[in-house]
Amino acid sequence: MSKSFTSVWLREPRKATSPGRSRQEIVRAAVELLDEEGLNGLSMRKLGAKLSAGATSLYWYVANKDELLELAYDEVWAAMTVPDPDEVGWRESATVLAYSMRQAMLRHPWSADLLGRLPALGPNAMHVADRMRRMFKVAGFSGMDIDFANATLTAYVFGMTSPEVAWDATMGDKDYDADEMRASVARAAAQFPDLLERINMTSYDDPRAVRAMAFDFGLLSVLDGLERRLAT
Amino acid sequence: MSKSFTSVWLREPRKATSPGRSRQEIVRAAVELLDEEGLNGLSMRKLGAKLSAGATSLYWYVANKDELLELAYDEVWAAMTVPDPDEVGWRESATVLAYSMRQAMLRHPWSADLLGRLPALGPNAMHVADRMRRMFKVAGFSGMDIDFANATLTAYVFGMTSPEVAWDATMGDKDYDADEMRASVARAAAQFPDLLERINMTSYDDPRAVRAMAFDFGLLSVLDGLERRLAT
DNA sequence: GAGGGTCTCGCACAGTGTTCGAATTCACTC
DNA sequence: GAGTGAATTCGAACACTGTGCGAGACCCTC
Repeated sequence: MSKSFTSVWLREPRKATSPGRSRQEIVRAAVELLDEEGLNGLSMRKLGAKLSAGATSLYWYVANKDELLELAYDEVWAAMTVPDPDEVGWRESATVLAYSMRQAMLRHPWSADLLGRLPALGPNAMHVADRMRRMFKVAGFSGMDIDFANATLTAYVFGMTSPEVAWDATMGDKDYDADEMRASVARAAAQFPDLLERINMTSYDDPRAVRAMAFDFGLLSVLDGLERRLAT
Repeated sequence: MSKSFTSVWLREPRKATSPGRSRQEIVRAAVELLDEEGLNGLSMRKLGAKLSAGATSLYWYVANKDELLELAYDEVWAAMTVPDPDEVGWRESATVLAYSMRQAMLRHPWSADLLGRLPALGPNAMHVADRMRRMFKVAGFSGMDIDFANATLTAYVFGMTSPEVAWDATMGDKDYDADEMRASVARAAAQFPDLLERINMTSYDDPRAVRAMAFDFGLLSVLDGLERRLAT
């Protein structure tokens, strides 16, 4: 006996007859709540309160919380743009995508935890995937390499931005003492002279700038590496 | 007023005087439970039961659940190996690291959700970071580029493996019908002919092999890209 | 009015992490 | 051995969580 794979997107949507509360509205409110209070800040009761409704009323529009997250998750993909590679070239197209993806994650920190945890089957995600495929086709990839290049670029952006988001989440609200921070980490790395050297070098005062530089460095590397694969 | 950054590793460990239950033992049991039942399967009460102890007894050894996760998390890093780049060359060293990192994540699926969410300040993580630094130094990087290269490689492996782990988690236990699966996804991608083409091409019967190929492709790209940075 | 869908929501259940304080056990000195 | 203070255990309780169930309310069509 085989269980079937389920996702909101694979089910028929409920008829949108309702004039009052709608699924759309619930999802929008959920995204707002997630942006304000993070992944753990979203509870059905809180969301209900925000919509002046009982918590369990939401279950009429949404099967369960996971499904709601799937819906909210797809909204994040809407903010990503893949310029037409025929006009600007595939490298430029990929670069813009990478930055907009990073931007979207930073703007919706909760999505970092969902990326790679939920299947991205929503219409917005599909749209991005479709355009990315075309992009790498234009670049010259064919067959499975199109998807491999696709996965590589996505993995890089996701893997680079995810810790960044986590850092902001744990450190962003409280302001910390840069020197004390450095000293703490240094103590933890006491046995590793190489590491210590870096810790005392890195500027803890403007981590944002450092991370931006790191992102550029890596993106350049990944794109160069992909280009190299084309040559073979 | 500035709040200080806290992590288990920055505090003095409790004196290990106890002959009976120890922190070590608790962490080991936690890892076991996590491996068996996943991140949501770990609760203080279950863990207590596994150790024939009351749930709240654990709070003597561990400040809270997050701290316990930090401790368990560091165990995963212990499984990663970075061969001496002076002996095998930096590319070989990096390749072995990448594979062992992927292996560790696949073996402890719950760690994928923690990577990039928790600061990696444990001794095992520090050890890996230290060796990676030396590796990229040997490769020829200097200054901040060492850390940038470091972050790039880690981001790639993490970003590539994380969705893989998620897939196994949601699909691994239930066996699904490959054709039905394909049909479902195809329906969701109905409006995107490019995507559809891929979906019907991809082998859904052996996703493991496909993913391994994708990983190799991307790793090669990243390493080539990093090598390219050295030339400039 | 009667029926029947669409929609709302209070209650209840089984869980969760964690605090508190009382009870117990252990190690050591007199 | 008795006594004392520290180390360690843990039951009860609190404030949460997601969600199933069933009773009721609304509204449209005969």
